[in-house]
Amino acid sequence: MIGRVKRTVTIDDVAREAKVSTSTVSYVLSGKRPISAPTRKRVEQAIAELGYRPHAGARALASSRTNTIALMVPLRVGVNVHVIMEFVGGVVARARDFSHDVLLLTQDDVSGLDRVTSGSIVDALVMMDVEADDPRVPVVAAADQPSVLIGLPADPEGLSCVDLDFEAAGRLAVRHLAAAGHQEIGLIGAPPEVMARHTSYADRLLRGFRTQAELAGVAIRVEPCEASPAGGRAAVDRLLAKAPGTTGLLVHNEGALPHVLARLAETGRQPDVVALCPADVAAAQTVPLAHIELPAEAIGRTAVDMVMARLEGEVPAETRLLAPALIQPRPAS
Amino acid sequence: MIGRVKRTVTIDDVAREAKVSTSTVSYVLSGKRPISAPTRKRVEQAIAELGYRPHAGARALASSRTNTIALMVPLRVGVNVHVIMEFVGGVVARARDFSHDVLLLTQDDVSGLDRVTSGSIVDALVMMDVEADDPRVPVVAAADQPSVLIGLPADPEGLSCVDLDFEAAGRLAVRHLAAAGHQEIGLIGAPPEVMARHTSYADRLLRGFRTQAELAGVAIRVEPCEASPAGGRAAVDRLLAKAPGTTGLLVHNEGALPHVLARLAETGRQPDVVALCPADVAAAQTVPLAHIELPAEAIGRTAVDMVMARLEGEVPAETRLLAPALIQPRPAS
DNA sequence: TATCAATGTCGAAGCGCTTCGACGTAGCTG
DNA sequence: CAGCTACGTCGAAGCGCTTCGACATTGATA
Repeated sequence: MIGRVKRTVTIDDVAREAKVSTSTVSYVLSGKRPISAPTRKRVEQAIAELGYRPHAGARALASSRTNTIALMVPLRVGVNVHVIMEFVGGVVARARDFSHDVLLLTQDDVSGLDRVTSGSIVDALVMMDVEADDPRVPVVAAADQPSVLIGLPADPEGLSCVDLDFEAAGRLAVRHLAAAGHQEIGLIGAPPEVMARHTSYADRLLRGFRTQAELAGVAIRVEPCEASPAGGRAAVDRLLAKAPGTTGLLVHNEGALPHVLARLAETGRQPDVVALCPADVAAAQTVPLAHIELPAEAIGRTAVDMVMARLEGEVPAETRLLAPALIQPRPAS
Repeated sequence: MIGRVKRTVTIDDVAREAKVSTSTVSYVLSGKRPISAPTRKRVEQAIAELGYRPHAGARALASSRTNTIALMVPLRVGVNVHVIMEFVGGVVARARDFSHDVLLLTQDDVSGLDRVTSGSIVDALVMMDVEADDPRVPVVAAADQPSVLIGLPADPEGLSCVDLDFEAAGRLAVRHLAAAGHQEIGLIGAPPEVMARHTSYADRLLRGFRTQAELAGVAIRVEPCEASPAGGRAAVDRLLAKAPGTTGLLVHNEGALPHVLARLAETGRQPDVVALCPADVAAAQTVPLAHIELPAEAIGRTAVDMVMARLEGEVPAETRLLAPALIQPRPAS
């Protein structure tokens, strides 16, 4: 690297080296036209020798495809970072499978949507943590590029959505607990601010929970819960004070879960607990725990699959709700 | 929007509308040449009316600036997601201040570095969670574009780094505890795998801790600790078993912190505890807690500042270690 | 043997933007 | 009033890539 000149090597350099035209190199790269084996080999060799990398901007300009998708992540209170990370991991990994990169947008970056939906910078958009009445939804609905929502807005008007079927999860939990003979069932749920925002998943879980409780004829009690040690303990105390007969419990609050369990242990009450959380969170608890899995990573991957499908062709918008599964703790330890 | 034609509006459209040349529009946008007030106003109006957005790819091609920085995030075991999110938040927010976007790379995406360092796709790189002997370090060192590491490699060979001064933090903790009269001090630290990786911060904290302990003539005991409820409790038990006289404790493990505190409370031991963690984590504990603040967001912001400075001009590489501060809990509550 | 389709390659025209040099047109100075 | 220097604006040349139509070849078919 004497001289430190290092002019970036372009497709023309490759073409010259391989003694073909630039278009041939391009076709070798994209595979959009047949290239004979010997030519292909020469080109590939030249690419390797020169260490050629296509220029992303030039490519985007010529093909109007950026090979990048935007991911809008909530970095704010009340959402569980652990779950978010799983989503993000799933999205990034799957995007790479499609040789796309991920541009990170934060929820509070209001101009971000504009920047991104005005084309040119990403091909598509995945938006996490959608609320029932989310102001961003009309914006992305009006955008040129495809987008997929993680979560369910009140009116998905032609948008694609993925999420766990929280309503089914609510029903499943009640069905499970009622079948175990419990007559009074509690729900320790999302933080109050999440409930207040009518974040879609909290509402849906609640709906399923209520519906099935009515069907099964069991009494229920719902407590919002701060995602903190103190919050978890307080929620338990409130719940037991108001509904002392509670013997079955659904906990949907990552952050508070260990403290809820700890507090329950302290009070000497041992209600039947079902947690709604990712598998590894359930596994990390001190006691074996029945849980309804929150397949965050799978949801992230699915979101990318859907967005890619729409990028390929005119796939109609669809909403996919993943069926919940209740996992019993391993009997032996 | 009848007809759904929607040809993207280009800089030429704006120029035509404003009755100026394209270059004038460009100069209005970039401010790189003086433009008279009336002309500027006409152009700005045209931009607003047409809803013009510059095409990122075209811009990147012409100016060889993408206005994007890459952020390599560890999505793997042993790192605390909460802290990571704070870093990320800081990076993204500050990048936006410089009107840059953030491209998300994951640690395990080995080809990511290649893709990114071969120019064209981002202007610069911020890499989190650097280990003492990190294989990625030589790669970014050889790259064309500036990069900033969060964490400290063994040999920073001309690279810019930012981090909390963990060594000073270790010393500070010991000094504080020794000053309070404690003769036996414990450290409940990072998970074993982090220790084993020789992740830079864990090593440095330990070094400071040891150094100062020797100086102060206090006995120490170090326990790695899984970031789980069970891990936290187990670490406490191990520590107290091996060094029952421990009366002062430094805890550097976000995930285990609440469980460490809980276990300590159960054992009836009330050692003087200092936590090393972000302020909000300390605040979220059930008891008031002295802590050395881990200013994750500030570090993230600083990383961006540094990378931007290097993007501007030929700023020499530098390492910034932020001085630790010990925060006493609010006396009254 | 003339014709045609298939196959592989090439040339050139952009994609939308930045930037450099050049070109007026003022307002100064001497 | 000639000769300057600023200042504001324009034209045109790319940046590196994709893609379309055209142009050989070749082998098979009539």
